[in-house]
Parts: sequence; structure tokens; C-alpha cells
Amino acid sequence: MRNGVPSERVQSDDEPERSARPGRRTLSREDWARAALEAMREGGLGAVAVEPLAESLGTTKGSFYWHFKDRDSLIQAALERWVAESEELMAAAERIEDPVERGRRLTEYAFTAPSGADITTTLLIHAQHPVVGPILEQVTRRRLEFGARLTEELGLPADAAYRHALTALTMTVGIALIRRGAPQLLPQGEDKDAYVRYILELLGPPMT
Amino acid sequence: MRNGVPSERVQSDDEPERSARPGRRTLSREDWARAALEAMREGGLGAVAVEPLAESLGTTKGSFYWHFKDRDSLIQAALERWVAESEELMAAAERIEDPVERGRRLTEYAFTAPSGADITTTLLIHAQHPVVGPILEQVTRRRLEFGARLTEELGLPADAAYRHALTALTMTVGIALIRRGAPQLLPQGEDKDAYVRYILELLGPPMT
DNA sequence: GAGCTGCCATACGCCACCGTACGGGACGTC
DNA sequence: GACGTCCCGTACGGTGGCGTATGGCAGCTC
Repeated sequence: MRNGVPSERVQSDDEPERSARPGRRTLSREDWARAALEAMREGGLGAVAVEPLAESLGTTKGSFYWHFKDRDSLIQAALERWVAESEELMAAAERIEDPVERGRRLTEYAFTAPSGADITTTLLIHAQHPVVGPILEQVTRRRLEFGARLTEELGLPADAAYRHALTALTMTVGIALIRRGAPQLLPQGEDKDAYVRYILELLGPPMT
Repeated sequence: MRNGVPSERVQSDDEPERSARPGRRTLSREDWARAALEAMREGGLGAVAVEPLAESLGTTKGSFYWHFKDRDSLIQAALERWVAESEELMAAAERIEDPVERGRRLTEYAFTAPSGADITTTLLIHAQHPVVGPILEQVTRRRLEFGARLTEELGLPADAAYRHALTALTMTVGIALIRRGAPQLLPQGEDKDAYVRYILELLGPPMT
């Protein structure tokens, strides 16, 4: 979903308008929310700043304050998109029949996805923010329950399943943070694959 | 004016002067560094801000810029204290004879210490900062080597030992972050003890 | 007791960002 | 072709932080 011109009409041909707003004349609330979420992935919550975002969208604050009450409501809108994405992801996982394969794929995804694919870590960092905190908790709780339920299907009792899901979350978050801040410390190249396998083995078969 | 009497002399008896500067007349560079490190533990790197810190020390920026060139050099000084603390901690651990006991104690400490005891997670968050990044990497690398060496003493080959140390770091960091941002998701009360035991078991006996 | 030095207070300019006020262009509608 | 609505540009004031300039007081030194 690149910024594919949501409600556009003509844009006869090429003029790229030299700004980050290809041929559009007006921006929608969703454009702002999308851009905010993107900025958040790349630069954290601090990058969700009205003026810089306006600049990168090739417009001004005037546009922003037309669509939004204030910065917090932009953050809210961006995070609502994220919530939807998260739900979608879980729904997609649900469509994988074999629970073992399902678990393997999810775990592998968590540890190999491009850094910035998921913003849980970023949000955890800013969980004190009044908008971020509640949404983060809600999403994370749902994910944990999802993971726990999935693990129960593998035959574990409920409490062990929750512990397992929590451990997977912890590892995911920890690795994401280290990858962000000190990637030199993580195994590189071929060692990396071995390390991922090691983690998958550590978390993968919850036969405890 | 009106604040805590900077140039006071006697302070006849015990009154703690209600400001953060009990009976002292002048502040030292070390006072600033100490306060900065403390602020960092509690409020992250952002809390290491000259004017607020001055306020909380009962003084003004004038003092600060007498002792330091700029904010970065304060951060540097604070982190140097942290480096020393870290070395000290490892030296203390070295004094525990039995390697098994040593490992157990270290691991337990890592997962039960009061939140904010170690600022690794905080620093990881701000690892892009030119002063933070290098120091963090240096300290973390030394800790990983320390942990790996310790694990080797338990009989593991070098690569497995490093992986183990890295995993312990990852878990520590992950838990610290979740504890900071969404502690409701972690087991509370009595479940908590069971969870800690679970983690210790997961990491503890590296018999792989 | 004059001066020198160490330490601090205060005021200032600068920057980045937030939010508001208000004006004005573009476009559909009649 | 006037008008209203939608959307945006721009200027302004406010906040919080950084760094600088400069003045001044306290104690010591002689």
C-alpha cells in the first residue's frame, strides 16, 4: 500500500509536483494518519511532529489543524490504523490450519521481519503517553491471548501457555531494541541464521 | 532569590535546608554528574536537562555552565559513573567462587532488581545519541563477554556461551521495557515468583 | 583592605515545536 | 457569475529547552 492516491480523479499524466504530494491537491485525514504511522515506524513518537510532517507532505500546518484537533488526535488516528493492522495479521494467521506450522511461521516472522515492521517496541518506550499507553496495552493483551490460545492448542495448560507467549513477546521486544540500538552486538551474517534457529528452538517447541 | 540560600555559611544545626543542596555552599562537577545519572534512571535521557536539573539542585544554569561545556559533556560524565558502577559490579561477582552460584545470583539479580537499577534499557532507547551509543556498546560488550566467560566455566563451548549471554541480555532488556511500559501484562504477586523461576530455569542451566 | 579567583544569578538570543487566527483560493451549486 | 464550503497558507504568540554574556558576591591571600 504505497501512497496510492486514495480518492483521486484525474492526474492526467506525469507532473510530479516536486513535493511529496504527487498530483493531489488536497489531503485527507487518512493521508495524515498514514504518514504519521510511517514516521513513527522510522523515527519513533517524536517524529510524529506536526510541522515536520507537514513539510514532508508538502503542505503546512493549516492542513493539519483542519483535519485534526491536535497532535494527540493524530497519534490516536495513526495508532488506530496500527490496531487494525494487528487484527488483520492475527486473522491471517488464524487461516493457517496446522497449529504447529502457524506457530512456527508467527515466531519466525517476529524475529526476521524488517526492523520497524512492528512498532510495539517503540510504543513500549512511550507508554507513558496518555494516548499510547491504553492502545498499546489493549493490542498487546490481545496478542498475548492469541499467542497463548495458540500454544494451548499445542497441548499446554493455560498458565504455561501464557508464560510462553509472554516470553516470546519479551524476546521479540528485547531483540528489536538491541537491533535498533546496538546491532553490532547481535550475530551477523551466517551466525545470524544460527542464532535465529537457536531462538526458535528455545521458544518453538513448548514441550515443558 | 528566595530559593535555598546559595551562599550561606553556617546552617547552625540540623535543618536539611529543604532544597536538594543540604548544607553545601557550592556544587561540584560530581554533584551534577550524580544528579544527572539519577535523573536518567528515573526519567530517561530527556530528564537530563540543564534547567530542570538546576532547579532540582536548587541552583541555576550559571552553575552548570561553569562546570561543564555543554549538555553532552554532562551526559558523558554521568555515563562514566555508570561505567565505573558496572565494572564494580562485575568485580564483585568475580569474587563469588562457585561459578554456578555466581551465575544464579547474577541472573536472579537481573530479573528482580528494582526497575531503574540499571539503565541499559534506557540507553538502548537513546543509542543514536553520539555520546550514549559508544559507551553503551562498550559496556554491553564487556558484560556479554563476562557472561559468556562465566558460562564457559560451566562447560559450554564459546559460541553457545555467547548465545546464552546474549539471550540473557535480551530477556533482561525485554522485561525491563515491559515493566516500564506495561507492567500490567507481567505476572503479579505470587504468579510473579513463579514467572521468575520459570525464566531462571529457561536461562539458568545452559545444558544445551 | 585590595585584589584575585571560584562559583553562581540573571538576562538574553536562538531554535523547534505547538496551537490559534484569519485570510484567501478552488470548486461545486444555483 | 455570485456564493458558500472545503481546504490550505501564513503570521502570530506561547513554551521549553540550549548556550552565552556579563555582573556580582564570598573567601582567601598578601
